[in-house]
Amino acid sequence: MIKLFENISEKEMLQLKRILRASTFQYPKNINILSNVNRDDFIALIEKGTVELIYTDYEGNKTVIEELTAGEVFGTLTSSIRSEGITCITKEETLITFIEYDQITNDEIIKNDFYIIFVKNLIKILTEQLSTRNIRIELLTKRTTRDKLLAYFKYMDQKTGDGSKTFKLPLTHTELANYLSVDRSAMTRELKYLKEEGFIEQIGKKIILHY
Amino acid sequence: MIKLFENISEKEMLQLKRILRASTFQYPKNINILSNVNRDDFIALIEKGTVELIYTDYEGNKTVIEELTAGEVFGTLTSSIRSEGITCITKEETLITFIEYDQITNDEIIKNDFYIIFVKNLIKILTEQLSTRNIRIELLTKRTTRDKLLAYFKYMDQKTGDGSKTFKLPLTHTELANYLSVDRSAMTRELKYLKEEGFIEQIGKKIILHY
DNA sequence: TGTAAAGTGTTGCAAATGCAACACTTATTT
DNA sequence: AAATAAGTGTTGCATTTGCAACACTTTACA
Repeated sequence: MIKLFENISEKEMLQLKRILRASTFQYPKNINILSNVNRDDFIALIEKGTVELIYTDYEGNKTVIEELTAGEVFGTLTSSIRSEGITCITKEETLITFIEYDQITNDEIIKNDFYIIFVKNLIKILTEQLSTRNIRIELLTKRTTRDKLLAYFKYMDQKTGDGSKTFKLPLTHTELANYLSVDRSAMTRELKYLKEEGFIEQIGKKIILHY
Repeated sequence: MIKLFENISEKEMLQLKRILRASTFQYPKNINILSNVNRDDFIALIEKGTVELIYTDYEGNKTVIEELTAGEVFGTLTSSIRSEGITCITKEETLITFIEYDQITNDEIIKNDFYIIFVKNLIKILTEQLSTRNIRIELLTKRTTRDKLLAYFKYMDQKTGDGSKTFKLPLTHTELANYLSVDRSAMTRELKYLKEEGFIEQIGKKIILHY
């Protein structure tokens, strides 16, 4: 199910795609899908497979910015795909549909009965992305690793929670350290302190908060 | 001129506002405008005046997250207005129009001739905000104050620049330190080192890059 | 215009952090 | 099943950073 076409039937989706002049491509594993990207702004829908946005700095160090899977959407206006050092790599065989931004308001589409649902979906996707960005900024502006971790845990608890103060870490430590932009080993050290001081308990991937 | 109604005449704007069930309020200076905010998601248009989004932490320290002026737009889905510790204060006499998100796709509005322009404007606003968030995240993930400053300067040069490697700082040092989430005095120190090592020159608010 | 408020530059010091290196465990791949 | 890659926990050490305090300048405003 593709977020952008939620509540739109298969048949209507195909029609909308045609009107939007969408084009679909299939990529093997480990392909840089935007190597020959043109100038126009676009949205990319991942129909099947996985794509990673990777940042490579001037020394060659690589960081995974985002992992995107089937149903998800990305594009020039929602991610900094055009920035220097950013590449977009398929992790497996992947099917992607591209829609040019200008087509989103073309003359034909606005007459379509499902346009209003399509627009609603698009706006929802954009505002959801804004929300995830705002949350990350809130975490990144914390000055210490401890504050970042505590704020992240609190957020995870609220998000997944039934008020149980218990949740499962959805990221590896390496990924979490990247997400919070701290050194992995320093983060592990801080986690140890938090456990020793009784702020949290950790059983495997499960975290229990005591604050 | 309100971004959300760009390319829409005064007359049509009033009509759209009526269909969208928009309501306008006038606030004196230093008022917390969202003290009695309801549950529904909304967009707020600043018609006149200035509003600041302020974060107050558990110790009472305040940080200005965003300053918004006439023509700009904010809302529950684009800013973390609902988060704990966030307040929204008028800096002067301010006129604000509220539109509920659900109204953006109401039955009447989608028949309006100017709806398509309105939607285009809304999508443009959302993607612009996403872009500013992405840039800030890119800066905040730099590990050192030096890297944050160099990346910020590079960005400012690209943005305002004619390739002259010269631009005017649009923020006070205090504001820039908050934006980059570093200690102000430590930032001043780092700026001094950057000047001493010849990476930058600074004449008043003007910055000249040598890298 | 005079006073209060906000911003700036500087510095010593303690604390937090990144870095590097290593051994070890867990996944993934062939 | 063996081999390779990715992730984890730990530690010493150098560096960076935040913090606090202060004097001084600039801006805002009553």
